[in-house]
This record gives sequence, C-alpha cells and structure tokens, in this order.
Amino acid sequence: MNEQLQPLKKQPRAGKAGRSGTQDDIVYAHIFEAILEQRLAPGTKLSEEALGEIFGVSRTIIRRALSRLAHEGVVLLRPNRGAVVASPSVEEARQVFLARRLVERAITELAVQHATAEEIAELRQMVDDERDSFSRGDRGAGIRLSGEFHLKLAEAAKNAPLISFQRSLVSQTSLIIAQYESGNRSHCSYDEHTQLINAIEARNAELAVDLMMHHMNHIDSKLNLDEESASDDLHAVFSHLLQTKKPGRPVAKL
Amino acid sequence: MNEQLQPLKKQPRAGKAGRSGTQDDIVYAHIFEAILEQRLAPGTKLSEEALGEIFGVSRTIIRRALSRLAHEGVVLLRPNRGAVVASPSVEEARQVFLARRLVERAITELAVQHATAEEIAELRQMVDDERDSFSRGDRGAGIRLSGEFHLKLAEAAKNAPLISFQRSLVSQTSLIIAQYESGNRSHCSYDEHTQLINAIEARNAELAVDLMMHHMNHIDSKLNLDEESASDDLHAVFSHLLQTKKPGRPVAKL
DNA sequence: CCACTGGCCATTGTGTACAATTACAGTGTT
DNA sequence: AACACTGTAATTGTACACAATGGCCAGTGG
Repeated sequence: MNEQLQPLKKQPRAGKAGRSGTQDDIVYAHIFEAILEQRLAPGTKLSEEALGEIFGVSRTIIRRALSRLAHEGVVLLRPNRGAVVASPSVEEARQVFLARRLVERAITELAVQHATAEEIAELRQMVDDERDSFSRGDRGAGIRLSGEFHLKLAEAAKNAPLISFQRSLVSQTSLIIAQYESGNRSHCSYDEHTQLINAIEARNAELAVDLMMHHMNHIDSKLNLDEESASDDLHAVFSHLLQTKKPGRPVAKL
Repeated sequence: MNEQLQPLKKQPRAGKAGRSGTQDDIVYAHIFEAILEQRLAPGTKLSEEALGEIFGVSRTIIRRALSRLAHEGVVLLRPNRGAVVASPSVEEARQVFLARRLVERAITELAVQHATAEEIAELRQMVDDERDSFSRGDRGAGIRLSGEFHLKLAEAAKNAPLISFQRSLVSQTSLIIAQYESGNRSHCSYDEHTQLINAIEARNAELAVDLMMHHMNHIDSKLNLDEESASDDLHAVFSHLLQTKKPGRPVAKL
C-alpha cells in the first residue's frame, strides 16, 4: 500500500512517447494481469485513489482503465459504489462458454483461410512460451498466454469485430478459469494448441474445427460448473465480505 | 454552426439526478442518434468543447460518451487529434456483415429456444413502430428502430456476451447502411421481421434461421459494397475536407 | 434489547485549470 | 515559385478541487 511498484510516473512522455494513452495501457495491463493471475481475487474492491497512488497517476487514468476493464467484463462498475473484480456466476460462465464456442468455430474456419506463414510461426512461438510458463509452475502466466494464443488466432482470422469480441470473451474466460478450475490440471493443454496449428497450416478446415471444438469441450470439462460446485459459488458470492474486512494485500505484489 | 441545436442543458443535478450516468446516457444517445440519422456525416469532427457547450455539460461527460461510441465503432478516436464520426471502408463493412451473419444465426437459434411470449409481443410492437417511421418518411428513425429490433432479438436469446456484441454490430451496421445504402429502398423490410417473429413464435428453428439468413442477404444486397460504389467511397474518404474547409472550395487540394 | 433515524465519513462523480501536443500560417531561404 | 522552418493558436491529455452520493455507526425511542 505504501510501496509504489515502480515510479513509472516520471518521464511523462519519454520512451515510446509518441502515443499518448501509454499510461492508460500500462495501468490497464497491470490490473488485467493481476486479475487473471489471481493476485486480485474476484470481489476485491478496486479503489480509484489507492490504485492511482500505486501507479503514480491520477484518478482520471485509473478511471479510464477501469472503464475498459468493465467493458471487457472482468471488472464490475457499480455506480457511486466503485469498482470490484468481477466474480462471474455459473450462469454467466455458461453464457461466456456458449458464445466462445460459437466464435471459436468461426475464427478457426477463417484462420484456416487467411492465416499467413508468419502468423503460424508466431502461434507456435506462443505455444512454446505457454509450455514454458506451465513448466515453471507459473499458472497465472500460463492462463494469460493461453488466452493470448486464442486472441492471436482471432487476429489471423482477419475480422476486426470478431477480434474485439474474442478479446472480451478470452478475458472473461480467463477469469472464469482462474475462479472455477479444479486446480490439479493445467487448463489449456498446449498439446491441443499445437495440433490445432498443424491443422490450420495444412489448411484442413474440418479437422481444425473439430480440434477446436474438442479443445473447448476439454476446457470446460475441467471446470466445476456443475451442481456440486456450490461451494465455489458461495465463495464467489461472499468474497466481497472477505475483502471489506482486512484486504489482505490485494495489490502487494502487483 | 454556432447554433445550439437544443438547450437541453437542464438544471445541473435537478430532476432525476439520483442516478449518475444519466447525463452520459443522454449525450451518448443524442450523438448516436445524430450519427445514425446522418445529421452528422461520416468524417465529421466531434470537438469536445463544442459538444460540451451544446449539451451544457463539461468535457468530462462528452469524453465518456465519445469513448463509449468509439468502443462500439461508430466514432473514431485519434490520439491527440480528437474524435470523428467513423467512416467504415468497404472492407470494414464486409467484416461487420460477416460477423453479423454469424451472430444473427446463433441469436435466432437461441431466441427460438428462449423467447418468452412477452418478448415476442414486444418484438411485434417494435415492428409496428418501425413501419410507422418508414411510412412517415423518417428514414433515420426507421434505421434506428430496425437496429433496435435486432438488438431486442438478441436479448431474447438470453446470452449477455452476445447481446453486447450484437449492440456493437448493430450500431456499426446502421452506420454502414446510412452511408452505403442506395437511397431508393427501405433497407430493412418490416415484413421480413414479421415473418421472423412468426417462425420464432412457432419455435421453428430451421425456418427462423433460414429467414434470418435471407434477411441478411437482403440487407447487404441493397448496399453498394461492390466495385462501382467507388464514388460513395471517395466521398467518405474526403468528407473531412468538406468539413474543415468552407463550402466554397471543398475539393481544393484534389 | 432491538429497531429506527440522524449525522458523519469515505468514496465516487463532475467541473475546471493547466500542460502538452498537433496543426496552421507566416516568413524566410534556396 | 516552391519548400522548409518556426512561432502561434487551438484542441486534447492530465491532474486536481469540490460537490454529492451511499454506507456506517452512534444515539435515541419503543
């Protein structure tokens, strides 16, 4: 709370100064990462002033970042009552997964048509990074990189609205995974990602879609979205109570 | 240019001041409407200060509204250079329509499963309103109401992410229609909407999807997205010149 | 002892001042 | 005459101050 993670506030426009909005992006990315890596638990209150102090920027910037995060569904903005990390209900999680199946199918078909050799190479690189993260035991980074893989795939599909939607869906999916996954298995086997890339490279649309759908099934079969997950659900429901008392260190290691 | 279109600068905080965000919504809705009804042509610069004066609010509110509009793709936010009404290229329009086909198909299937009797009644009401608008010759309102019909359908599908995506797609579609439609025909025949409602009410998924796909084909068959629409395209490309210069010599640098 | 009401405090919502960046125009040079 | 440069003006980006809302707690009455 008293420690700023990095000065970051100085050189008001140095570095890659050309683009304003850099500060926004930094704050956004840091909060986003912290949420996906579960350093910020669902339900945690995100005070504008506290965040502003941590990042060394004014509330204006924080507010914009929170607004973006709210748009993507990982943060809930309650009027006059501040922002909290979203804690998706089981029903919301189901809706997200339904939408994702839909979008991933379309993205896969389009990626088979339009993916360039460079993009395929990048995708392979991302799978490598993902594997590294999991082998290092860095589950949070693994979840994030896995999401970035799916986002990259969307970019290969060359459809701007779908990319934007996929970004939102992947964000929420990552949050759901972080919240609901039964911890003992890695959630997104890079092996399936590799097979998918191979099918895309071979321009085999049918196989690629099959693999993707299988992959989707695989992902949510690992989640406790069924009845017996009531305990997890309760935890999510009451997590705001846990936070209002003693916030632990919600932003300690940001 | 120096006229205020309407005072609207109600008493600050009186009235229904209870809900914050009301001002945002008013400003957002007004700009949105103006864009869709082509009172604000694509490429028009949206100065924060000017808008603030017109609506009687500070730049803070305007900025938020513009941010929302940008997120939905009807406004383009250029860093340090202000906001302009988006002028989608033919390629962007194609991408939007591709995404919409995808989403509308899914929405239709889900709506057949989940639409309630009340929602169906509301949909019929909306078609009536739409017909009224067109018969009154109010093309702008008609476009907007037609979009709202499709949005309502998405709500009947009971999937929050899809609703959000559909909102963005419908907004962009409306802008595209306003920009590219060959003016002589109404763009979204309410007749097709009525048939669609009937199929949904009868819980006939196959027919409903067929009708919807037909409807989509119908819509973009009316658009000049082909080669010969180059003139419209040029107009869009250079419309910012028309705005910044005097009307006398709009094509000075050509 | 419990429930309700009133005021206090913390946090968000809004307006505004200032800083920084960009665009434009005028001037000077080649 | 055309191009480049510099100074100025306008607009956006950021920070901050103040107002208002909502939650919390104490005090009071039943």
